[in-house]
Amino acid sequence: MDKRQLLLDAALKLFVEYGFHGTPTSLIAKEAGVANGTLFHYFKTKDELVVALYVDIKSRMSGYVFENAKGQATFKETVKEQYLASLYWALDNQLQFRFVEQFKNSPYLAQIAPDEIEASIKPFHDMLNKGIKEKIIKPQPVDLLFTLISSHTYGINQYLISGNFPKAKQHQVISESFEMLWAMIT
Amino acid sequence: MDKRQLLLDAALKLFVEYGFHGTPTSLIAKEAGVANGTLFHYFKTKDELVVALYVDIKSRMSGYVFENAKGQATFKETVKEQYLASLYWALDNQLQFRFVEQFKNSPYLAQIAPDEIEASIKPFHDMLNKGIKEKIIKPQPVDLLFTLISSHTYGINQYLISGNFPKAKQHQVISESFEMLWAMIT
DNA sequence: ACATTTGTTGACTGTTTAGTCAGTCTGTAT
DNA sequence: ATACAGACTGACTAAACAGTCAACAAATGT
Repeated sequence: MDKRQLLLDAALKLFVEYGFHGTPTSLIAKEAGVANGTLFHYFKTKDELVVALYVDIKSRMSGYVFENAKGQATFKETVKEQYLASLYWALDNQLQFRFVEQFKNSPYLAQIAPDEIEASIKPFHDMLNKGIKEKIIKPQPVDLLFTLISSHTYGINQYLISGNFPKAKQHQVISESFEMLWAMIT
Repeated sequence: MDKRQLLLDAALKLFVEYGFHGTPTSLIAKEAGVANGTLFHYFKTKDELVVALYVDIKSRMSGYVFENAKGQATFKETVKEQYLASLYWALDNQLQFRFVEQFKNSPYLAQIAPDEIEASIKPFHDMLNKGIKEKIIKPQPVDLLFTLISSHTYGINQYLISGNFPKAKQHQVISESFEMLWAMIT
C-alpha cells in the first residue's frame, strides 16, 4: 500500500465533507491509517497536500478524457466523445469532481501558476480553433467557447447528481444535452 | 454606521481573499473597526455569520434582478432582462458573486434548508414552465433548463471578469451570449 | 431623575491545530 | 554481518483560534 496515495484518498474524502480548513491534518492521517508525522513526510505543509491533490486529480481526469476521445472520425464526434467522457468521468468520480469545484472557487486556486492552467486547456483551445477554421463552430473567441462548454458540462453534471437517475436516463440526458450544446456553438 | 453591516462587509472581503476558515473572527472585527466581542453580539457563531452573509447577498441579488426585469412585453424579453440583470449585478458585485460561488461549492451549503433553496428558484421555474406551455422553450425538465441557464450565466461572468473588457465590449458579449443561450433552449 | 434594556468593549480561556523532532523500523547494498 | 538511507512513528509544542464574560456606555422608556 502506497501511503502517499492513502493520504490523498483520505484527504479527498474529508475535504469534500468538511472543507479544506475544516479538516485537521491529524484526522487525515487517522483516516489514512498512518501516523501524524507521515503526512508531513510526504507533504511539507497542508497547503502542499491540497495542491498536490488537485494536480493529481486534474491529470487523472484529462488522461481519462483524452484516452476515451481519441480517434474519432468527424470533428463533431471528437467534441462529443470528449463531452461524454468528461461527464462519465464526473459521474464515476463525484468526490473528485466536487473537490475540484471547491478548489477552483477557493483562494487556493491562486497557488496554481497561470501558465499551468493555460497548458491544461491548450488542447481544447486548439481543437476549438480547428472547428472555427473549418467553419463548423461559431467564430467566437475560443476562451469564451471553452468557458461556455465547461460550465454547460458542469451544469449537466450537477443536474445528473441531484436527480439520481438510472443509467439509461443518465445516458439520454447526456446525449440530448450535447445536442443542445452543439446547437449553441454551431 | 450599522456595525452589523460593517461586519458583513468586512467578512465578505476577507472570506473572498482568504476563505471561510482562513479568516479569523478577530481579523473580521478588526477590519470592520469594532471590538472582537461585538461580532458575537450580532452573530452567535462564526458559522452563523457565514450563513447570514450568504442569505443577505442572495436576497439583494434576487431583489435587483426582479426589480430590473419586471414589466417586459414578450416572454423572450422577460427572460433576456433577467439574464442581463444577473450579469450586470455580478459585474458590479464581484466580491459578492465570488463569495456565493465559494459558498455553494463548500460544505456550508448543507446548512441552507432545501426548501429555502427551492423557494428562491421557484419564480424561475414558474417562468420556464410558462415558456414551455406556450411552446416557446424546449419541453425539457425545468430544473435541467434552470441549471443550464445558471451555469451559462456563471460561465459568461467568468469570461467577462477574466477578460477585463471595456463596457461596450462587455455589453456586446452579454447580448451575443444571450442569443446563443436562447438558441439552445428554444 | 431613575430604571432597564441593548450595544459595546477587549482581556481572557480552553481547545485545537500545523508542524517538529528524536528516535525506531525496514529494506538494500556491500 | 554491517552500514546506511529512507520510511515511519507519535508524543510534543508554540501559535492561533472561536467564543466568553464582567464591566461599561448609550439609548429608551416611565
